[in-house]
Amino acid sequence: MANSKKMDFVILGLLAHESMTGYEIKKRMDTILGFFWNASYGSIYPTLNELQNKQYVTLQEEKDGGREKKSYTITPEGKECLERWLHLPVEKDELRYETLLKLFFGSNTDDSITLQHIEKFEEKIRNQLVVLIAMESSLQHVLSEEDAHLNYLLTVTFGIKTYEAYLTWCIQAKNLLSKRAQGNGKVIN
Amino acid sequence: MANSKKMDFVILGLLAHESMTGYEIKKRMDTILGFFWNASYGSIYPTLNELQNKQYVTLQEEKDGGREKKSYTITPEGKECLERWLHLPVEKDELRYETLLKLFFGSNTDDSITLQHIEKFEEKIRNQLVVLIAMESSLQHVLSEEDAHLNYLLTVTFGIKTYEAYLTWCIQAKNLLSKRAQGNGKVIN
DNA sequence: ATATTATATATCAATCTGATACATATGTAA
DNA sequence: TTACATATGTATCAGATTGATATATAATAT
Repeated sequence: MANSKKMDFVILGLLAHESMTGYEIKKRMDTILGFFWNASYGSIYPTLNELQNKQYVTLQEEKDGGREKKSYTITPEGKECLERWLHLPVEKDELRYETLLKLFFGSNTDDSITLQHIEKFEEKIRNQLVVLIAMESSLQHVLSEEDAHLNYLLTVTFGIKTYEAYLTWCIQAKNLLSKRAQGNGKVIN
Repeated sequence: MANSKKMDFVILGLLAHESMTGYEIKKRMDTILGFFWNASYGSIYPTLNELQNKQYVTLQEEKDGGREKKSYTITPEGKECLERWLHLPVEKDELRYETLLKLFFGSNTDDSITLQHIEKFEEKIRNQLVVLIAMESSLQHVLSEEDAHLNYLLTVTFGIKTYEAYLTWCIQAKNLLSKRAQGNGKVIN
């Protein structure tokens, strides 16, 4: 592990923008980072503790009524750590698509099954594309307000271009697979 | 964990085509599955032992000279297990792109750094695209020989379409970022 | 002859996921 | 108003995975 775990930097990156609780960090990751990076509570909360021990973040405990709330703020040392990581070369870009796995091994079952997987994939991508296009539009309106917005926009356009390519592929893949399914007299819907 | 770990099915899927050693399984995954699925020895060897205990695969030990060689063959029960999994819906398709992470948080450093990450990404994709196009061509020549070849071809065309979209995006992203970098008087190469 | 690469199996600390547990707050429908 | 569902919030853990490392032999190149 050349430059320690990525989770450290994702959290530092989010906190560099504004102070947040672990719960809010998770929400951010699910919404804006969601399509190219994921994390679970099981990695967020322990990492926040570690970052606090390293003094890369500080903790502000609030208690309004009964519910406790732990808000974390990045320190100057934390920002330095983030910047050092940004300078390091990218170690790994990884795809892990179960849909492609089921397509790859699809000759071990009916083509109608594989077709269903592709159709579900297509629908999921179509829905996510709507979300990304909405994000693109709202980011374009606030582009001049903050430097970071261009960075956010570029990740969103990456998603849009990619998802559009997926959808084009889906049509082609469905055609070729359903043609074979018909030829073999297998059931398709 | 609704339908147990994926590694089981990846190995069963590969063994459904032909008997192999753990080392060969790893090589296959690095070459043909590599762009949408990865695995390390640390998950392959233990999984092979588990599959053997479950009687989904059988072991043939060979010893030519000093080096031992453990070849695994799928059983009818193993094939049934694979087919059952192929029928189950896809649980998760996941992207994990560190390049996008560094782009997203790029406003915390010089744009020239982010530009370098995108340029390296572009180069990597360009090289992988050459490999995929070669695979596409050789699969098209043997398409009629085996049913599975269409399945393999479709995963390859997925990669090609996706990577082409990435490259288009790279040009656009570099333009927008370098324009800003110039505007701010920052160093770019 | 020597060094490097390829074949081959195996383990392990560090890490991460998915599930679960717990507790409070807020909205909403009966 | 009572009950139910959803949202906010922290935390842990078994099981799965990675990346590194160790070990050994075979083949190929220098």
